[in-house]
Amino acid sequence: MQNQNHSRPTLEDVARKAGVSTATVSRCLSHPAKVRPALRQKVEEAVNQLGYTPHGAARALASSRTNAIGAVIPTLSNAIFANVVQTLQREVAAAGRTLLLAASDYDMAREADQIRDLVVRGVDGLMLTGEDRDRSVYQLLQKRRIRYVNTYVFHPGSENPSIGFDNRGAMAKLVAYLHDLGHRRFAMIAGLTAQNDRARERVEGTKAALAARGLEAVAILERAYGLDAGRDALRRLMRGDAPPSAVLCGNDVLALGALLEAGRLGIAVPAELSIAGFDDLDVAREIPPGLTTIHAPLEEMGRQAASYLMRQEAKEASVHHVELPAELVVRGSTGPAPSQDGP
Amino acid sequence: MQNQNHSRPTLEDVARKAGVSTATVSRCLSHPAKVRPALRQKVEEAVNQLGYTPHGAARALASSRTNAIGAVIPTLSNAIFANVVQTLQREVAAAGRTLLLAASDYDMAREADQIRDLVVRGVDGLMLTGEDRDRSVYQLLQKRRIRYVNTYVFHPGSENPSIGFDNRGAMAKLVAYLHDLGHRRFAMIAGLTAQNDRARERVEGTKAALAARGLEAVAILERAYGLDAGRDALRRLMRGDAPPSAVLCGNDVLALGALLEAGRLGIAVPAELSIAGFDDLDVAREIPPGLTTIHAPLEEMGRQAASYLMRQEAKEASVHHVELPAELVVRGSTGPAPSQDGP
DNA sequence: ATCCTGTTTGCAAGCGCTTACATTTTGTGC
DNA sequence: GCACAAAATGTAAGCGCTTGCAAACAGGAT
Repeated sequence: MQNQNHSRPTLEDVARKAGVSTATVSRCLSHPAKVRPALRQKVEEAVNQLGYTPHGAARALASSRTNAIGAVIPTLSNAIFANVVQTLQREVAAAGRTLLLAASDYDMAREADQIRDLVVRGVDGLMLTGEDRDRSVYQLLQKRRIRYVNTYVFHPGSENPSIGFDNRGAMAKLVAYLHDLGHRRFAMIAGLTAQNDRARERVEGTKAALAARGLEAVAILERAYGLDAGRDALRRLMRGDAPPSAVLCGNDVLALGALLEAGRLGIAVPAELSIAGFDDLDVAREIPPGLTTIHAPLEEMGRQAASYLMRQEAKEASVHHVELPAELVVRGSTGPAPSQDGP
Repeated sequence: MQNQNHSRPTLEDVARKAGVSTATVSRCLSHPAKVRPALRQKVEEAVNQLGYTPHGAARALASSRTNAIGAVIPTLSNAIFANVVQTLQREVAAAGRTLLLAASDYDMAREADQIRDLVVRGVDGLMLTGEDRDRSVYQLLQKRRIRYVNTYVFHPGSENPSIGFDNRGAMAKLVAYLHDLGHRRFAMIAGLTAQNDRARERVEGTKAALAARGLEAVAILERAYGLDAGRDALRRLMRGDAPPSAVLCGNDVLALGALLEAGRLGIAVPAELSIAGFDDLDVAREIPPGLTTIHAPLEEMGRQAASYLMRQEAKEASVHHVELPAELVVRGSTGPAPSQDGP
């Protein structure tokens, strides 16, 4: 007669055992300050004895808050997303919330499905990657009044909030730096731009910066993420009879591949060829001769995204576009252009 | 009068608009086959016109299933976890479920909290890392009848299901291989063993294998995850006047750091020093001279963990302990012991 | 004591959906 | 056409919790 049967105890069981109403138990659990210590203790005892745990769905239904934050990224296999998610999860957890994670594998249709799923699950906020997605997705988010933020991009003009860096501008810095070193023959090993506005912006930024100097890239190759892809691309670039003197890569992994392949081909870096990346992974600093790259402020982005979403949730006013600095980090993989390439 | 006010449409709104009962709408959404095409279409129209989306919490409460799978890992900043989570997420999503993710930062108390949180959220299954955790956590899981599985370990004797590899055995293979090459002076750069049974097993496996050959490690250093930690450890190891001829590392990142530092110190690998890792990250194959390591079958582990949890959910019988092979991959970073160290 | 104010507690109405079960409709064989 | 089984639909009772509101209580001030 004590325990109904074999199912999990409910709030009511606790209330009965503690000799109070369910309202009081609920308050003990959610707003302990509203309950006198004496009663609170009785309730806590009952909770422990019964091994009671709240029922999240019931709670969410009744209170219409889930305390969950969602994030949709392309993939965790790429460290730059894994690191941001790591930070986000930490921040979100510190605020007593849970992270719901989805990875779209760079597939926009899947991404849309995943966003819808997270909406159905009632996330209180949503971190998205990039800005490129179907209009209907944004409409849904707005209709459901779900706060969201685009990351890895900084689009101050957009109606969609963004926290990230200026991909175009960063590449422009890189071009300027290399141009000043005398480089004139540029090539790029870009990431796949198909469903990826960040990769696209990096290509565009490079093209624009070159054009502003009356130059055009010798070649722009697109490659999937991966060391061998970088190797392969570099091999192809250096094959012709007028190879580039500087190779800009869409990310550090491609750059690392290129660097390793240059080593294998016996091409001296940076004496014969300069190579630069984007992201500033740990390994960029460690690998000889050190990879010149753009530092992507990943931790800061994760932190800011988290705090933006929670601030929004608390209805605090806040800036909807945050630009994080993406600085040029010069290391050993870049240097003056070889003389025949100079001015 | 049409729309109640400004709040989101509910099942009832859809039912009214389509001129059917809420039960029918519910069935259209969850078991479309049980409803005649004619009606189904009317309902679908109403759904679209209203922009209706189901309410996950209500659904979960009424049906007592959440379609969510939880995972708790130490950190996403380590590729070996990121990759498994990536696979898990893919598999779980393919089965129409969502992944709830928590990272414990190698803190057991936090891990326990996160597991409890996921239990409250009603996950239908739970992927855990390693086996080491408080008894009360397992009790909770069992009491609540939540299927779970430990990964990265293979503990056939345990009452807790495990899908992973034999960390001890793998290190034994490595020791055997190097011993056969004539090495007698072994050192290890281990990961932090404090709250990490995998790291501990790797150390134990190494010690045991050495002991079986009448040897003892020259030194065993513990280091946090990171390239510089590996560098630092190697520097320390090589400082003495009887340095090791073989350095076993608890993971590839430490090994990579050690390898890079050896390069900087002008120590020839493998001629003067053999270095081996564990995990087989992409970069292990690419970095000259190639890192000898143990291949951790991460993808397979993610896949199997996912399918185990779903099979359990479907109450299908299944094996509760799966050993995945962790093979030795020999590359250029290991070779015969220098003569003064030989037999 | 008495009245008033401010707290603490209980009551009970949902939150939006699923699903037995009851009821109606449809289809079948004769 | 009719009786009957099978399929489709509707009815309504929850799922376990939160929370507005009312009732009960405590502590001063008078």
